[in-house]
Amino acid sequence: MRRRGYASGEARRERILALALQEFAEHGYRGASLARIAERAELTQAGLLHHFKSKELLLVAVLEYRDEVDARRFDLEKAGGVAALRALADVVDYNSRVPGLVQLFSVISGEAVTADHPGHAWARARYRRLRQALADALRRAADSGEFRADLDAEAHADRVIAMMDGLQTQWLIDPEQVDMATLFRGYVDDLIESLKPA
Amino acid sequence: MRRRGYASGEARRERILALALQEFAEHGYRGASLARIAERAELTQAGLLHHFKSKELLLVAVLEYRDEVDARRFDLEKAGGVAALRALADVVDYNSRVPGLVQLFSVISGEAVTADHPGHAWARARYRRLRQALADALRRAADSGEFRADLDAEAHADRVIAMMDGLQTQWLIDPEQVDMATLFRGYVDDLIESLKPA
DNA sequence: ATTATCTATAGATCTATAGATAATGC
DNA sequence: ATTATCTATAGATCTATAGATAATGC
Repeated sequence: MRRRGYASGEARRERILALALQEFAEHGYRGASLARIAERAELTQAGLLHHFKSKELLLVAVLEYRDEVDARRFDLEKAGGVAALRALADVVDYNSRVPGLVQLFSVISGEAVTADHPGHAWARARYRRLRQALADALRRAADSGEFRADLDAEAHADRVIAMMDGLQTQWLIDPEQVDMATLFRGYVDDLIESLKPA
Repeated sequence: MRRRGYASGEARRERILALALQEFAEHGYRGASLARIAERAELTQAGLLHHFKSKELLLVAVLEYRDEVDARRFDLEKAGGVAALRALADVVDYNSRVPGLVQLFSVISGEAVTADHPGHAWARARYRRLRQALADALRRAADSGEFRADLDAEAHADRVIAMMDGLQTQWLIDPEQVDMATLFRGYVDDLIESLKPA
């Protein structure tokens, strides 16, 4: 918790985060340029570094900022099994209308498989959090009798997330050919069927 | 088709491709450095550019080289539906023992979602080829009665590939937590069950 | 003659820091 | 006093090219 700074500075930082997000989404972390981000935000590159001490810290700030927004918009905590899976399908529907956002996560996750990438730790933590939240929802559904009691919650959680990510990549690379939202909903519907108690 | 050059040159080019593959896998295209690749191959950076005219052409050469090797090792052309899907699960098993190779494809595919990336066209073509080959195999299986006649071959092909890619990303980022091979085989086994004729 | 390799270098980045000046708000 | 912003610049890259020298193989 550091001191907040002046109001104008706070507004500027918010603006920088939104524009940096665009730059990182379009070029990845390594392809992004602080000079270009500064230009978008209409200040000098040194001015930009006054607000964020390094490129690495700026990326982390962008990722945390997005996670925060997403967390507000979406919550698996209390949802039942069917509701949680359907909610994910809704997220994918929504994502298919905001390619820029999807691209940020795809390109950063892709780059972050390399160990030296500053998003590596973030990506690992984010996937663990997602897997856990979804597995918990599925396990609750198994306990309540909504889903069969013997389901492998972790395995299904891993796969659902993998399906989301994999379809996103194909869709971003070839949007004409890949109907991400429909394909994912089809997967989720089949999964729900197969998880219902016998 | 250009002239081949001397034998020593041809050997050197082969060696450069293998070492460039490592560098691209470890740092991505944008994070890779021609100087470092040259160092690995024990020649100067100018010497490297004698064999490959630009960084972009080197990446493309690496990708084509890998596709060629993979194509030889793996062929869906004649396989039945169950056999094709099981063969994919075998590929994932194999991949779990060669993280470097998997990482090349993951990081390049991730970077290639951005339009200005030199791997963009390659990735699109590769996904189209994979989807087509797998969809064809599934359709043949439907025609032969091995699988139900009303299956959606394209949709299942897209999803199977998405599942492979998505699990790869999670596995590379967190190998301790994600058992890619087992998770994928579980998916494939369930899919085979669900596709059998009623 | 062609190919392989090197040295040297142009020219374009890029990130980060130092230090000055101006505005803000307690 | 703190914060915001700028100019200037250090220092480290990076890719690609020019041009020289040596080795190869028809």
